[in-house]
Amino acid sequence: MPSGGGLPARRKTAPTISDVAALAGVSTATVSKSLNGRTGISPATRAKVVAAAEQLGFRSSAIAQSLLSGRSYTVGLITNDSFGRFSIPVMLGAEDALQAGQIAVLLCDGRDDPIREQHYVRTLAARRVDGIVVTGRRADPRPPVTLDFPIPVVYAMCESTDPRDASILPDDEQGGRLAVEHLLATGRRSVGHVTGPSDFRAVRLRTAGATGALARAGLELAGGAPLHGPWSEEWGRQAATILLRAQDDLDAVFCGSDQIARGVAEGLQAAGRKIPGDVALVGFDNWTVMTDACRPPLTTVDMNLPLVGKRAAETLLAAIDGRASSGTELVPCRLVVRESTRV
Amino acid sequence: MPSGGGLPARRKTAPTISDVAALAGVSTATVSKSLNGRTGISPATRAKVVAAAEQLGFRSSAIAQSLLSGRSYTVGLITNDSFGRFSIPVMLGAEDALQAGQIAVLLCDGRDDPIREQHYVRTLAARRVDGIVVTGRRADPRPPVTLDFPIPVVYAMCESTDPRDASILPDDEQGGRLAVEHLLATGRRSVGHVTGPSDFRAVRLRTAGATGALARAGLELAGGAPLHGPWSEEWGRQAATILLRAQDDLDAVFCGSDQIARGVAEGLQAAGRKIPGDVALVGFDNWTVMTDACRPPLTTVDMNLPLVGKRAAETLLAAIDGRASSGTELVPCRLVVRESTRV
DNA sequence: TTGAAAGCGCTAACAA
DNA sequence: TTGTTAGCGCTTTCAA
Repeated sequence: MPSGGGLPARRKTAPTISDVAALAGVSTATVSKSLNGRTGISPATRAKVVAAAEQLGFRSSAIAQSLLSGRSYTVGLITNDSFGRFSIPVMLGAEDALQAGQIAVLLCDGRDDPIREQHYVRTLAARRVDGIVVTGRRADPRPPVTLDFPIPVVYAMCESTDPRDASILPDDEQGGRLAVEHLLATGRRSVGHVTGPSDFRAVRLRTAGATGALARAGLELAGGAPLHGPWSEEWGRQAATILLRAQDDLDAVFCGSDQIARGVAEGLQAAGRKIPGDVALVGFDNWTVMTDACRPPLTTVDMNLPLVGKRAAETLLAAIDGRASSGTELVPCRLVVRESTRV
Repeated sequence: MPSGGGLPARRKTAPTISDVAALAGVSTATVSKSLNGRTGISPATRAKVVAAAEQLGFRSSAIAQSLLSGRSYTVGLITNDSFGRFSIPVMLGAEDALQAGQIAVLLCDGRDDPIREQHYVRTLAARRVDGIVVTGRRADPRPPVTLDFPIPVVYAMCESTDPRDASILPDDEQGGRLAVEHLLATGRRSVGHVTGPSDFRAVRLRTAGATGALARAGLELAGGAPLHGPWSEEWGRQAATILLRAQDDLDAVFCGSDQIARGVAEGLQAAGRKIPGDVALVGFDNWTVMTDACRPPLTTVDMNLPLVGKRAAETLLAAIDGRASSGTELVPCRLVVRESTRV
């Protein structure tokens, strides 16, 4: 009566290696070796074992293997972006890279709540995860998660204040540079900049990239300074008016987000400017819902978020493998050209 | 020399129950009982054990416990919506309900690829998950995932073709009814309907709910039939023109999505109609990016997606607990009133 | 009140 | 080439 016990929730158990051994008429060790491709097993025996395993639908228990190996082949993925637009592609990229490395991903929604996050960290520790990826919406650097004992942690789309931690971020400055260089390359000379609140580091970095590129061409921003406002279309509409008032020969605008860019497009068009004929427009994010709804479709900067996730996963795998790294790695952005800047 | 072995990736191991036992000067059994609140332990011993555990940062290995209990306290979450707008809130809701039940969630991105999904199912089986939640974007019913042996599966935001499976879906028909009843209650009589492609079941259900509510008021759709088109703002703009041409006294439009509704708003306004003064407008999805960018802000139907996820999780937990259910459960939608229908 | 021992499913020494 | 045995970390009888 093996499974007749009193535990109510005890599931009908999966076939074990002993079941296979019994059916094949061999020992459990032989089953293990056969199924794991170890040498020193006769082809006949191996075939017999494989057949028995197949017949029973046997699948080696990852739990038992974990207990033995001391590794769970699992990592925790703590997200703090309310599963927003930004961290999802990052998580996707990470999940893909990890599962390719035979690592499973435990999903934890931290909700920007340090208490909740800490709770998850404890849970993950109890489950003996091999490592942790922390994603976030990228404001300024965040305090590291605290662990009682050392599991590798990698930060993706956010940065730890501890410089010994590994963090992966998109290269916002390079993205800004990319946008402006594209505008300059297509003959624009009077480039305005409408973006989000200046307390976002990403905003400041994109601006720096843009002004740097302009400076190298001997230019500065149209209107002299970036226009900061909320991350909304409404702000884009307003900013277009402000910009045109300040700089009548405006022939390009680089925006800190696609949403803002769409508003700018509407504002410019309301003022009678043609896009891209009179004014070229570049956004940021490559949020296709916005870029495609924009008239005309919007040229934008793509942060390669899945790649950010992938690099985080690879960095974590390396750390698990004993090759830890530290410091912040920047993943380059890429320009996606659409109608709004076509010459 | 316990951990001096040759395995290179073997991590510095976490403290075990034996470490605690040694430090406290008791047996491992006593540690286990003390830490798990079993009776028959003297307060003094318990205190000693707790102190030792604290000092070592001991955390009982969930893996060892799983091996013993035969339960992993883990479920698989397979998503097939490319992590889109719809399945994310569902997943969030499910994750929240599961972690509240002390169940961890393994994330699997199925990408609408049956091969990939099957691969994940095998992985999850090897990890001995207690159950599986499958999410999807809700087109027509899908074939069930195939398992070699019985683990409970619940479908969320998608439906299995096997009626013995449990599926949780939003109540699209009730959502459509809700929208139209609201329009009628605020005095509208000539209600148009602009929606997505008719091969979406959700589209047909929403339409049915809408026409049903109209019929009970002795009315039918303005223009006689729903206008079907792509899920885009552009389609909404076009449809507004078509609708006005067909029905000059139009005083309301119910849209199959917020994106379409926003386009309809623009189209109506371009034709000189005021919203909500001349025409009231209701969308579907409560996608705040759209509802708030819409001028005026859009009244819409919210599918309560986190609740769909939560119900899926609860249904799965019940099934794991031996109380399996089957058939499709519909989660009611809820109306979110904003300016576009204010009287 | 405490401890010794068995065993969850598996793999790796080592023995036969 | 195959089998025996020990043990991964934990909980749970059962005996002391």
